[in-house]
Amino acid sequence: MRIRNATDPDLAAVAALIGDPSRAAIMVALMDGRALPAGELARRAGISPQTASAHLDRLFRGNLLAVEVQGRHHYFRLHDERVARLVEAMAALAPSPLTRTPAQRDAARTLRFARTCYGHLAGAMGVALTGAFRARGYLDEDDGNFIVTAAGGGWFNDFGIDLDRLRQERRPLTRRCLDWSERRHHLAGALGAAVAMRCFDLRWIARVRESRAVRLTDRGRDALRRELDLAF
Amino acid sequence: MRIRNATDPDLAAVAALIGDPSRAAIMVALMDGRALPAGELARRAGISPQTASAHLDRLFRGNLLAVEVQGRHHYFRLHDERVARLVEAMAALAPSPLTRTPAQRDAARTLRFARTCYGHLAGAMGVALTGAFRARGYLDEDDGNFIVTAAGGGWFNDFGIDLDRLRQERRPLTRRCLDWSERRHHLAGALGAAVAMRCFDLRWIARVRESRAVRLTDRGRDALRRELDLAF
DNA sequence: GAATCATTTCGACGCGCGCCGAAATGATCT
DNA sequence: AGATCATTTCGGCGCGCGTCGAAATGATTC
Repeated sequence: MRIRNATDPDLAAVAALIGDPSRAAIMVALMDGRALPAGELARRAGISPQTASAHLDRLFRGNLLAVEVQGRHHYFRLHDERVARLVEAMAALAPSPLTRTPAQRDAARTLRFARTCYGHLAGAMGVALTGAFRARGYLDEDDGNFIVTAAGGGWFNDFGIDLDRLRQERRPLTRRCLDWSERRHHLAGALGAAVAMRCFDLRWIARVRESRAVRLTDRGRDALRRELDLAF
Repeated sequence: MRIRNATDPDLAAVAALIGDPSRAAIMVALMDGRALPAGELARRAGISPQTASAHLDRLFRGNLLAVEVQGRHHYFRLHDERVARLVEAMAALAPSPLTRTPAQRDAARTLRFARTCYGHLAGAMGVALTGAFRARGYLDEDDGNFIVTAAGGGWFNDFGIDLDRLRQERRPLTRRCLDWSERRHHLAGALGAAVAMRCFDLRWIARVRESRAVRLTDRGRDALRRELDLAF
């Protein structure tokens, strides 16, 4: 029989979860903090939706993934930052030719600070921006979603966003999005995407090539301090 | 077929290695940085020596373990600090009731600083002590082992160690021991154990209860600075 | 309400691998 | 040299699990 102290953590259970190639592919796909629907993860892992469903269920039960259900879609993301650290520690050891160059460390840091998540802004900057909207009463939170207040309507219109047009889009005006790197909800949906687009147009932010990372420009830094009292 | 970027590290291979209960037990047994012989690891994992041998070979080939052969014994240890970090990241996530309390973090730090490894001193302090002996010419290194110099003989005798008696023991007078927390060899063997024992007798160091960790006393701190120019 | 789509459940197949007994190798001790 | 011990190699057994097809469930769209 195996000798086990009560304090011995059950490493094998955690490791075995990631130890399957399909599940590992899923974890890698989620490494950047996005939440992806089950079907997309199946496609990325190269397995059928049924198989992916079983894997996702096991990863969820093992507390490696969190799930957010939106209608018929199930969005999965890394459960928390400890999981992200674990995946990174594995990547640091994995026999990949290109692991862990200094450039990649930089890339990870940049990605954590700000990135696009579908159309909207995520990372520290996305969370801070959303926080500022809430603090200034432009957004309210109700029933787990964001609501644009009257004051918010005025500000967003002044900012150059046509709210009425956004309301006619198929997707919801606002949506909450969550990622592990900040562990807080930030603004998504049509408005989230519109804010990001406007920030790009105003040259407050710029895309980092070959990446979903976003760089805050000098102009953007000044503007955010001036307009929203946000210091970066 | 599975979609894989060239940059996708092969997490599954690494994770699968730790994902087996027996191999996980081996990794846990080595978490404190010791090097243990294959048979001992088999016993701890609760498996036969043949089975352990196969597991150890796979862990070695996967660069998770390093091996040092001494006669008929094969001493295995964690390959490097990245592996240690990985094991710790897993332990932080494993569904063990007692993982990662602040007290345990302290314990790990203490263990890293100084501990007994069989009879001798390991950890940062063990390495520093050995370094001081080498720097002052008390020990020489030849053919991968330590040799007590003439000057060393004088100093160790003054220190209260009967070298002639030690030479009559069955185990070698000196032996090199290696651990991941410092990645450098330190003095083991009969002399290593005698030095540790003498330090205990002189109350330079004291055992931490319920642990192999060792605490440097105030008296020890003063003495090491005075006798060996070592500052901690 | 019917059609479509995302996801899950069920069932069955097949293979990989963890396991040990037996035996070989190589080192140490008497 | 012979005995003992640590470890490895080989061979074969058995089961756990990753896989997918078929079908169910539930949400969305027309």
